[in-house]
Amino acid sequence: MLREKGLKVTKQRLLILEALGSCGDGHLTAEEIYEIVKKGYPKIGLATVYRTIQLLLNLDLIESVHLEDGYVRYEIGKSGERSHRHHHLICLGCKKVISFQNDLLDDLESQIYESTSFQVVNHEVKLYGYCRECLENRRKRIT
Amino acid sequence: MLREKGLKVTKQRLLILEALGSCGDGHLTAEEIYEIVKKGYPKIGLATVYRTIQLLLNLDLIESVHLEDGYVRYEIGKSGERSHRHHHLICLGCKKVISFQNDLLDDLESQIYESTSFQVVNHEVKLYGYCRECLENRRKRIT
DNA sequence: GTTTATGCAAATATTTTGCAACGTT
DNA sequence: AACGTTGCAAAATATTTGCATAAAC
Repeated sequence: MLREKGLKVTKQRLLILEALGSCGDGHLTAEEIYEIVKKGYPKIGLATVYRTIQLLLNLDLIESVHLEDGYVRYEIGKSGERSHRHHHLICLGCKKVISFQNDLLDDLESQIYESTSFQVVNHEVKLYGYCRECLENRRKRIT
Repeated sequence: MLREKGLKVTKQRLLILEALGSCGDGHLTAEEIYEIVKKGYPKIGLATVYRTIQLLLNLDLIESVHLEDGYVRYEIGKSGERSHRHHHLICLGCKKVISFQNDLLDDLESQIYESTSFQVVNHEVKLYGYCRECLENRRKRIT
């Protein structure tokens, strides 16, 4: 699949994709990917990780997630329609990130196009709050 | 208002707030604020801008906006409920940012709380696409 | 064998911090 | 006068780039 574009299939690229894939819902930073890949391939360089990330982003194989903690994170793209409806719940307590699917914005996007001629092609929705565990901990602390 | 918290009202702080306020819908980076303030107060340091931004963020007087172009931007907070429903349309063509208000997410947030016990306290919605002008330009280019 | 990719180190870019001097209260 | 704040320079962080070497095709 990469070969089609005249790109080479290298151990490094496979390992980076694998790291992102095997991490489930993990939203990894470049540094984290680097650490994971280094376990199985110690001579990899951080620059390769950054370059591969750019490559995979261009190929739409991965997507970036910005949790506004100073790091840019990446996840395997669920490409197409799906990804467009893939959002994040971010816990302000434990920093856990929960992904969810919802198409609520589809209506909004039609509305916007009709009223302003702005055509939405992608979006990012981040909901900040507290997960059940952190809510409970906060209640305990306050009472 | 700042004085209440035992903080000092300095020229620098006022000028930074003024820069953000007078810029209308402008979403300024730290560097841009620095350049603007420097016009009226040349000896200001960039570090002061960064420190003041942190201060104003903590006081909820301003909010950060992440347009994913590598810069963090800031805008005067419309604080409270309003701000919670304040979203951004980002044009991928001309990079223009259009703010809009919408409460469509209120329902979604109740749904989420009911189904997962995750309590949302804030959110950020960014819609990427093309504004009318850029849509027209793209059409011309393609045909 | 040619071309592309890698690793290293150095360069950029953004933001933070230590500290003496300064401004506000 | 006391204390918070500033400006500068240096440090810390995150990411990018140049280039010779190495790997993939």
